[in-house]
Amino acid sequence: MASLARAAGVAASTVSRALRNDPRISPDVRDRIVALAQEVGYTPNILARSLVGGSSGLIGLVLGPVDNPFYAELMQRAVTQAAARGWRLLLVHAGPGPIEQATADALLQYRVDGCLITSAELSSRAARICRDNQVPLVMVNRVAWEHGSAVSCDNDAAGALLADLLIEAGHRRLAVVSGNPTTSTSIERADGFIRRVRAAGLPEPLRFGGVNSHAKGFEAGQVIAALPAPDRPDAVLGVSDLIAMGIMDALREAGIAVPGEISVVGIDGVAAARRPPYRMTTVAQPLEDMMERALDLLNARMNGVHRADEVVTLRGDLVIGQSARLPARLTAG
Amino acid sequence: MASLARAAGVAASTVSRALRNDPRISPDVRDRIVALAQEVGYTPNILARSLVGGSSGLIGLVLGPVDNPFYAELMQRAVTQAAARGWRLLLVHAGPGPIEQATADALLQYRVDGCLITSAELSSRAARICRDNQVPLVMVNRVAWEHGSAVSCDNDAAGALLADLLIEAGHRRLAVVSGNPTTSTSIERADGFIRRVRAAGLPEPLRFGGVNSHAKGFEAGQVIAALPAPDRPDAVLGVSDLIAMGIMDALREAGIAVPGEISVVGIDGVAAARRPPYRMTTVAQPLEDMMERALDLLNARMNGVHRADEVVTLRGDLVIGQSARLPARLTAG
DNA sequence: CAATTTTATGCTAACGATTGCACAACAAAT
DNA sequence: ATTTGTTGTGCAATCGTTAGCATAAAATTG
Repeated sequence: MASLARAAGVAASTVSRALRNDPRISPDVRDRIVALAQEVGYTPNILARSLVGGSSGLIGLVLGPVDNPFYAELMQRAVTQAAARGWRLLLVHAGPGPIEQATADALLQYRVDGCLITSAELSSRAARICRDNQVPLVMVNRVAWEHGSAVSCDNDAAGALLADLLIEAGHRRLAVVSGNPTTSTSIERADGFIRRVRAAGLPEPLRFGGVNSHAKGFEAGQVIAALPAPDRPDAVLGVSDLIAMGIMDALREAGIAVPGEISVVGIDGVAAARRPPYRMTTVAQPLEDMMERALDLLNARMNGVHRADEVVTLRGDLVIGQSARLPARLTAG
Repeated sequence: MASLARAAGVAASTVSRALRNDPRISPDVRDRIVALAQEVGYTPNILARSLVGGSSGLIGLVLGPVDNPFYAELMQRAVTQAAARGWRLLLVHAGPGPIEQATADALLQYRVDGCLITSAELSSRAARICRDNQVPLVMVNRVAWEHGSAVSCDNDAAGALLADLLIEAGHRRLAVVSGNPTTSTSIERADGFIRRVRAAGLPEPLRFGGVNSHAKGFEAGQVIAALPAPDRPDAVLGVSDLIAMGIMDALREAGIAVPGEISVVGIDGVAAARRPPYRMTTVAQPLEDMMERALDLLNARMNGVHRADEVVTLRGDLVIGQSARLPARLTAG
């Protein structure tokens, strides 16, 4: 910048102001400087700017296990929407397992303006660091930890809705395959489902699960398929589309028709589950809106003013596929 | 840091040296400072350090469309391996389509030490920016552009290997479903395949494709299924696992047995293709090694010394699944 | 014990931007 | 003609850290 100023015959401060459209710089000088900057390919050093300005323009991103396409889709939204707001993402973690200390420290070292945790697992280390250092924190797709705001889908309602629809369509022996029993997402979805089943006076649903993976869903599907036909459930909820896909794969491999003999439904609305051969009936998370709200929450807390933690819950959208027998009133439309 | 120095009764430079284990600081002073820093929760500001040191510790990451699980898997490796080297990732793009100018500019503004482009599409804008500003650039899974090094799988050999195996197993009417015709990855894989088919004196393979997506593979599969049985190919290569999955889904939906009536093979080795119901026979890209080499290449160019651009090609690993009829010598073992 | 080397620390100037304040130039008002 | 107001620039301090050089204290040597 110094050399640019020398070349333009002005002071460095004038260059700085000209490039940021400070109204106090006369138009002709500004134009000359902008043209010159363009010519020599000058780009301001954001690191230096952050030093004086206080804000780095960086948002820390902690991603869940990306073998679940849901997180990949979430990431894509995060990148796009953050960019639209002029923020950049510092990708500090992606995958299963806890975040390493050295990695979490990077959040502080790079002075991120905020942090986005999109993982159903408890990434307590990153959350703790944010809390201890007043870094605004928003969690997506999970309830808030001790500190931080959260945006998630109404998981309980999603589970309940699917139960209601399956029951209305005449299913009587229901089952649910859960994910990780320590994640709120999995628990709430299963709870909502089971609550409605009980409310309908139907027998207690069969329960499987333990991990949010295709393999675990597949395993559960195999167990279900191996049951004698009269004991077999006639509808199964996989608490995530990934699990539901596994269930469906196992059932079909065992020669059981879906939805002919057993209905399968999932929750998340990932692209992979919507296409053939699954065409999953599922409750889609409103990803676009969720990310929008998440960034709004961050933004409101980024300029230093303290705000109470906030929890936003959005309703999911029912996606009618062909993996479950549904009430006629729905499939007709 | 200034307040820390005051609290410890030393100069700021001493604190700086103590925290970075400068041998010139006496052990007792160092221990006292480290303990104090720990206590007050002090974390050095990397932005400021970069300002004087010249290196930001950031690597720009440009990701391809993450609806292809291959890119998600690649990203996971990038995060893990970069962290192991003490680098952080600045995620500037993820998805299809070109990278925006403002986004690409961020690479310069944040003074990334290097850039990783993992997209088969030509992200010419990011590449151009890197070239114009001497930012080390490594492309993964595609050939080098005008500027930059590259790491990729031996795509031609992968296509050729699969062709040879299918032919050896007795297939006679082959087909190939390509991806984006502008990506080297797709072209090379198809070329290697076709070359071997011709060399074997077999009829010219049927060709489909145009986009690297499940939908396009599905579409091709439907067309193939609709052919009168005698004209139908008996083996199909999807140039990516994603495409191959689409093909398989369409064939099975049409009631055609895979691999009973038609063998299907893919290339990439993504997790989704290896599990049921696909159990794809494919050539897996050695992701771990590819990323390792990519970061090596970046590292060698990051300390300022100029090095000639380099292209590294790694051989893929044959994964024997159950989606294709293979020579007995392989399936027996 | 003086002279010399070693060791540990402090001082200060960078790094590349931003910003409050001072100031020069010029126009308008008294 | 002096004062007041406006407008556009420059100066210098600042952000948090590192690194070269100077220096004081301690340890070694003759």
